[in-house]
Amino acid sequence: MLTRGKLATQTGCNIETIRYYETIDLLPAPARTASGYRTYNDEHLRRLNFIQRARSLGFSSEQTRGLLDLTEAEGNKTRADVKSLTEAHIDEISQKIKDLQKIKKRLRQISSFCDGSGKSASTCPILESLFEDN
Amino acid sequence: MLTRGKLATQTGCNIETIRYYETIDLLPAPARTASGYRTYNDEHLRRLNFIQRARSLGFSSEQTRGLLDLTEAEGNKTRADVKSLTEAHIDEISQKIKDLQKIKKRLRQISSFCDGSGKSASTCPILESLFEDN
DNA sequence: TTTGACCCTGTATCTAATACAGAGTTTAGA
DNA sequence: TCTAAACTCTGTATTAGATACAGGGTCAAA
Repeated sequence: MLTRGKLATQTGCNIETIRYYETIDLLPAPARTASGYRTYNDEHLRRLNFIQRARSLGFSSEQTRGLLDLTEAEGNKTRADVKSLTEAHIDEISQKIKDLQKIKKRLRQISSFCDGSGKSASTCPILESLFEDN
Repeated sequence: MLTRGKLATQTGCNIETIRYYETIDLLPAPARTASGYRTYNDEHLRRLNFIQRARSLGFSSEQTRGLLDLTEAEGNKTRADVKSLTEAHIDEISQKIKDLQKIKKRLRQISSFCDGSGKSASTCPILESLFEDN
């Protein structure tokens, strides 16, 4: 049983953003106290954590909703539907991982080059490589 | 020597977004023809590709600018500065990769469970695991 | 029992991107 | 060469996703 403020604190989510997620139906409307205060439960907490993770990884609200919906296919989706949806997401995620690894590799090259002391960074030819494709 | 339309086609970027990136100084203003048409070069192409990749991976415009600036430290940053900046980015990227791998692992579980034929997805208990933390 | 910290709603603002309108330019074909 | 389609220009409007703020009610602890 969490207030909106506590949910915000525990997730690191902006308090207003929680209300926003409710208006776009990404986070289900919680129960209310007699005086109208929202009362969140652990399910909200878990769901909000997931939403934040997904959003920070570049998934749109709609894509995030798609991922969440996989957990809530209420008998109106067959396993085959879920499977193909899931595999599409897996492909997308694999590509994101590859891209991040590419960027990370380049940053590692920069970092190790910069171990050499002195001089300005502009003399570092490896920086240029950040843009290449492989 | 690319027109804005060709740059858009080659990168898959929306043509208006290219102009937008110019206004927020994420993409440098290109040369112009006598009649005012923008003429982009290969450097713009590479840079825009990088921007798109970074944005799709959840980096904000400012963070993307930070990554790009690593390549353009014009003597006003020391190697040590670049190194610490770079390593901060590496940490952040490593965390993103971990998060994606977590989600991917769960999706793989869902997918393999759904190989079992028939029934509705709501009978799939593994779906629930998507929210856990490890 | 009051006062500071919290919550409510509605609305405004901000960033990132995209769309559109009205006008000029380029280019390929009749 | 002329013209019509396709493109570009600028300025502005709209959208999505969030975040901020104002004006008022509620809660808790001193």
